Amino acid sequence: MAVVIEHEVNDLVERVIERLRAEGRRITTSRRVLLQCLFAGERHRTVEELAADVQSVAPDIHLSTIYRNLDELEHYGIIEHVHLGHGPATYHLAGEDHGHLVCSECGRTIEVPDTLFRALVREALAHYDFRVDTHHFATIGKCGSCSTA
Amino acid sequence: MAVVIEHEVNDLVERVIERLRAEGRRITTSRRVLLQCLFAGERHRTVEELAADVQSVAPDIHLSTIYRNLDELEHYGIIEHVHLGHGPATYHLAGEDHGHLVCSECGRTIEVPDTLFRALVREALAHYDFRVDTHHFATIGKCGSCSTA
DNA sequence: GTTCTTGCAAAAGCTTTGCAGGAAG
DNA sequence: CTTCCTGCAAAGCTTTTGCAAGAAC
Repeated sequence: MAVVIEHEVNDLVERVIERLRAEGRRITTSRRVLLQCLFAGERHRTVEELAADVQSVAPDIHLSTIYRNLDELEHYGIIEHVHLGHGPATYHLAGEDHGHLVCSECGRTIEVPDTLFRALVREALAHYDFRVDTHHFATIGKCGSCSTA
Repeated sequence: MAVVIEHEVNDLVERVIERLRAEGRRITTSRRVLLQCLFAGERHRTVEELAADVQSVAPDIHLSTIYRNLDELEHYGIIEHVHLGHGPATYHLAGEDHGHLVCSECGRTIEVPDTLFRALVREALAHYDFRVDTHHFATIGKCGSCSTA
């Protein structure tokens, strides 16, 4: 994950830039850098972590700008955020079909395929007319090492 | 739910009081009132809502005291809290075997029996050695009225 | 030039904490 | 009388917002 060929990242960034331009948004340094960080780094990061990445490239980009840019990207469906119970939200690229198991003891996050939630999704729709969002919700519990302890 | 015979509430409160006493905790007005509110009112309430209930009986009980007492009750497994994504946490009595579907649009919470999560719980354990906590986690999505709109 | 973005500072919302006085046991 | 609890005030942490200066188009 951490190692992605650089021009590949740039391609992905350019694609989003085009999209934003088409929507009438302006292309600024802070947006470009944020996108590069999103495509290049770890999959799930808090705003604080993203800010560290962004500011290692462009130290003057303010935290509030990052929040605003993240909101914008989320508005256009490019990224999503998840609340993992406590602590800050984590952001990740949209369209990845996985959910999150989060250990309430140690905070470890396990990525799992959407198929794990298939029965839940089906039954929630059938019985409660409720469309479960497997991207936005985290499933809390205890991981193996924490539940034996 | 809102209507519970008064002496029944008192019985439940006394049972918890005994437990706390046995643990060496002191029985104070604020703890007694909080317990009465927890057993008598709506099932899921934010701290703010609980504080309103508590303070309608004893206006001098401070918010920080309520937070501390809630922590204590949670520590002894008497109550639990859930994070419903945004906004404040909600507290409810422990041991109720239901989960929560929360609409990300309108905030409506649907209580559902644990059986809805049976397959998820089974598969998470089998494949990821992960014990899902169906009490503590809320399932985000869209309710019927919000997804047709 | 006009409009959108940004940096800064301040505040908002929820929750936690230090401390000294007061209550429970 | 000793230890635990409480009220108060303040701060902590994450996130949002108002505003004037600056950048994109």
